[in-house]
Amino acid sequence: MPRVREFDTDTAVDRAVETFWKHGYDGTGMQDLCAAMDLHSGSIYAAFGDKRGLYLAAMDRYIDTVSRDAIARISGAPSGLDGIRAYFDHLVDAIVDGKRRWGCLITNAVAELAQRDPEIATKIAVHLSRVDTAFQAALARAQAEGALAKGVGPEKSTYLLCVLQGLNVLAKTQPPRPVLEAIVDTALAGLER
Amino acid sequence: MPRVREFDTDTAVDRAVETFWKHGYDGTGMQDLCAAMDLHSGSIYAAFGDKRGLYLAAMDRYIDTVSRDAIARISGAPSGLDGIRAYFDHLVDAIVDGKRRWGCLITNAVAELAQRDPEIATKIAVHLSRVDTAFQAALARAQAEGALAKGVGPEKSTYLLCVLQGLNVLAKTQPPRPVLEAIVDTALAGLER
DNA sequence: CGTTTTCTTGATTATATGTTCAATAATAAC
DNA sequence: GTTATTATTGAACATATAATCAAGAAAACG
Repeated sequence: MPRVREFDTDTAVDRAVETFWKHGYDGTGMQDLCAAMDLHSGSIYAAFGDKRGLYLAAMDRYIDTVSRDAIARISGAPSGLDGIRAYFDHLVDAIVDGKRRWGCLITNAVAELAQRDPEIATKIAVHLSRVDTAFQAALARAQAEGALAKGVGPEKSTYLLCVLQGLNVLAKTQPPRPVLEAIVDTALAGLER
Repeated sequence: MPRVREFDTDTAVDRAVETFWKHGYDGTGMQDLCAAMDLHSGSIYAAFGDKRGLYLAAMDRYIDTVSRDAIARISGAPSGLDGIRAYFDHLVDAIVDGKRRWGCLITNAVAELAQRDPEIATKIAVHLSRVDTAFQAALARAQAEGALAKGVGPEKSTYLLCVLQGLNVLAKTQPPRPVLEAIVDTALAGLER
C-alpha cells in the first residue's frame, strides 16, 4: 500500500561515497550530501537514520564496489606476482587520473575516524584484513610458483598493506606517475626472486 | 609599557599540537583547545588570529620539535643504513607506546586537509621533502659505504617515504610491535646488499 | 474511488561552532 | 603614582550544523 521510494538507494549512496571520499566525514555537511545525492535532508534521515548511518552505508558500498573490484584483480591474474602487480598498477592509474586522486575512503577513515568511533574501526579492520588475506593468498601462490626470493612468503602481506596505505596517503599530494611507479617497482622488487 | 603575556607560547602550542594530533583539525573544537592550553578563547585569538592560525603554528612547532628530532636520528648514526634503521626503530617504539599512537600530525594533515587548504598543502610538501632529503643523504652515504644492493641508490628515498606514511596510517589501528618490526625489516631488507 | 501507508518537501529547531568585544587586570615607562 | 599599552576574562554574537516534523504527494490495496 505504501508510496514507493523515488530514488535508488545504491546510486544515492554512490554519490555519498564520492562526497565523503573527497571531503572526509567532518568535511562534508548535510548540505553537501543533499546536493550530491539530489535529495532533501528529510529523505536522507528517513532512509539512513543520521549522517553517521549514511557514512556507514557509504563504507559498505565502497567496500562492495570499488574495493571488491580492486581485490578481484589480485586473484584474477595468471600468476600470484602478476596479481599483486596488477593491483598496484591499477591503483597507480587511479591515483594519477582516477578517483583515487582522493586517496582511499578507508585509508581516509583510518586517519580521521578510527580512533573515535569503534564501529567504524571495526569496519576498517574487517576491510584491511580482507585485503591482507588477498595478498597472503597471492604471495602463497607466487611462492608455490617459485617466483619469490628465499625467505619471502605469505607473511609479507602486511608489508604490502603498509605500502598500500602509504600510496594512498601520497596520492593526496598529487605525485607524478613515474614517482608512484618507482615506489611500486621497489616495493615488489624486494620480494621477487 | 605593556602588560606582559602570562602564558608561554611554546608550551601553549605544544598543547595545541597534542590536541590536533589526537583529534584532527575538524575534530578539535575551540573548547578542546581552551581546555588543553588552559587559555580562554580571547587569548588564543589575540595570539594566533584564529583556529587555522593556531593549527599552522602547531604544524610549525611539530616540525621544529618532534619531526626535527626524528630526522636528526638519520644523520646522527654511525652509518647510512644505521641512520635509516634508527629512524624507523624509533618510529615503531613511538607507535607502540608513545605519541605516534595517533600517527603523525603531518600524515594526518595530508589525509584531512591537503586538498582543501593550499597553505597547509605547501607546509606539508616542505616537510615531506625535508624527510625525503634526509633519506636521500642517508642512502647516498650507505651506497658509498657499499651497504646497498646493486641498483639501489638515493632515488629510493620516496619509497622509504611511502613506507613511512603507511606505518603512520597503520599506527592508528593499534598494531602489535612484531607486526611493525616485520614491516620495517622487509622494507629495509629490499635495499640492503 | 477511497483509504491507508509511506515517501517527500523544506521550513524549523536546537545546538554547537568559531569568533568578537567591552570590561577588567597587569605591567612598564615617565 | 599616573598613564599608556597590552593581556586576560568570559559573556555574547553570528553562523553553520545536524536533526526534526507537520503538511502535502504518491502509490497500492480493497
